[in-house]
Amino acid sequence: MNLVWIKNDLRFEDNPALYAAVNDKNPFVILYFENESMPLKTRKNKMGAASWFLYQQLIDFQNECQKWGVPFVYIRELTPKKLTEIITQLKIEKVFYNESICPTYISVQKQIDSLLGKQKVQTFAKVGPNLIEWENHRTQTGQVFQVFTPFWKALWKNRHLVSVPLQDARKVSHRQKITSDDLNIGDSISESDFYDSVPAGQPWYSHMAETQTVGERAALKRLKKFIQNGLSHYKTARDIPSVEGTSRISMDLARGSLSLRTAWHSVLDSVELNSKGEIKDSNHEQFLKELCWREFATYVLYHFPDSCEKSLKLNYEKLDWENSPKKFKAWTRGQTGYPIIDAGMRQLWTTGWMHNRVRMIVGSFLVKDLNIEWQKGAAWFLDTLLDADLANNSLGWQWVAGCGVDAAPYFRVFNPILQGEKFDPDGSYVRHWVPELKHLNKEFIHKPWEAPDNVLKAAKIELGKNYPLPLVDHSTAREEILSLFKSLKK
DNA sequence: TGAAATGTTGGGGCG
DNA sequence: ACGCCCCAACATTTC
Repeated sequence: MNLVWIKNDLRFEDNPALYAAVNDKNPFVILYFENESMPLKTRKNKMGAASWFLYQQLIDFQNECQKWGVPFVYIRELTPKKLTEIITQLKIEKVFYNESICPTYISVQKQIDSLLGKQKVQTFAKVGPNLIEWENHRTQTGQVFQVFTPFWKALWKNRHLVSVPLQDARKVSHRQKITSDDLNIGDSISESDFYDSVPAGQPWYSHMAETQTVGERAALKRLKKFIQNGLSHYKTARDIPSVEGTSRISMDLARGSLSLRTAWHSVLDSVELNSKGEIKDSNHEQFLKELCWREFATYVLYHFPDSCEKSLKLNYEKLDWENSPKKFKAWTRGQTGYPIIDAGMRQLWTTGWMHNRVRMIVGSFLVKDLNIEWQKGAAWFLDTLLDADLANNSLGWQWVAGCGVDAAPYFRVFNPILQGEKFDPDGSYVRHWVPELKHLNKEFIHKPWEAPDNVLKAAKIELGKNYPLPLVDHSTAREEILSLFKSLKK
């Protein structure tokens, strides 16, 4: 018998390990396990919302396996002893898995490889979820890319190397001689393995449970819907948080219910080139670039595994951040007094997702206005985002803090009022997520403290009572952070 | 995938 | 008619 180790790749389409298993003569079981080394379980990277998503994925995947007639084994806490038992009991000959480059997974993979090696079990690490192979993806001088644009250009030039997604493994005919009933191993998937159940009242995930679809079928549906309806005006619509202008597949890609290659090829299929060989439709190009940003993020984390903890510009680590717990709490709760920030943070808490434009604004605000180190914001995002992804998250936060590869320069400070007025001009995003400000007109919706008393009164707003006064003054905070950075240059 | 400060220009009011 | 000033509007520099 063979075994397929599934981890962050709970899908049937474009799953190289599963595909290899169905094409092997032996029957196989699919194993999913957790233990203290797995990313979702490490205390360092608490991923609460993502764990909720994962639980739903597992239930869905288990059902699909049952329909398919392939045994799916879930192990709550995999120990070396337990693994040995499984290997012996099922007479496992070969193990297939998709290779992950996430630092935490790498360590688990090494453990598994060495354990299985001792058992004389052959392991087959299949190509991971990336678009291209990275060791040889280098600049002309042989360096690791540290700037996005040349990375993108080189990838685009080599796009013929991006393999076509493998078909749904269930469509490959194979003879399975066992079913789950024949096995007497594994645990039942329990909610409490993934998140704390809430005894009474509204649980934190209630909005997600009502509105968020999860699983491979849902992922493919989201992608298809975006390609049909959203792609043709992606380039401009993607920047307006009140508009459903983005694909929303980030969580499917991050959690592995959709492969990046599937998303890539679904766009590439309709791409046309002009006479110069450029992509005709800039919407197509923009979306492919965004997918490429994900590739870039994983590539950077692969080459700089420390970058999820430490600033790549090492002198940032010497900065003396204020790190005020009070300010941090106000930020997480969406109580900073800056409407666009509060709207974003509340959208994040409620839905497990935040519009990308707003992620940049709240990130800049945390680091540069509240004077809090990026790692604190990164940890909060990992814990609250359904699409929490170590590579993307680290890249994004280092970018906004100005200490990563291809980062925004330190002096680039987003103005939360101007950003609000530019990207949420009528204030409808703010009004949706900050209902206290529902009746405020668009002139003051991004700066309620400047509204005259009669306007505030008419809008039923009492600043400091039912909506906070600004936690900090932006222009003062800007001056302060710039002088802090200046001290660094000396 | 910025914003603020500073510099330049040109039209119009006005003595 | 002319020079002067003011100040948008735009451009450039700086953080």
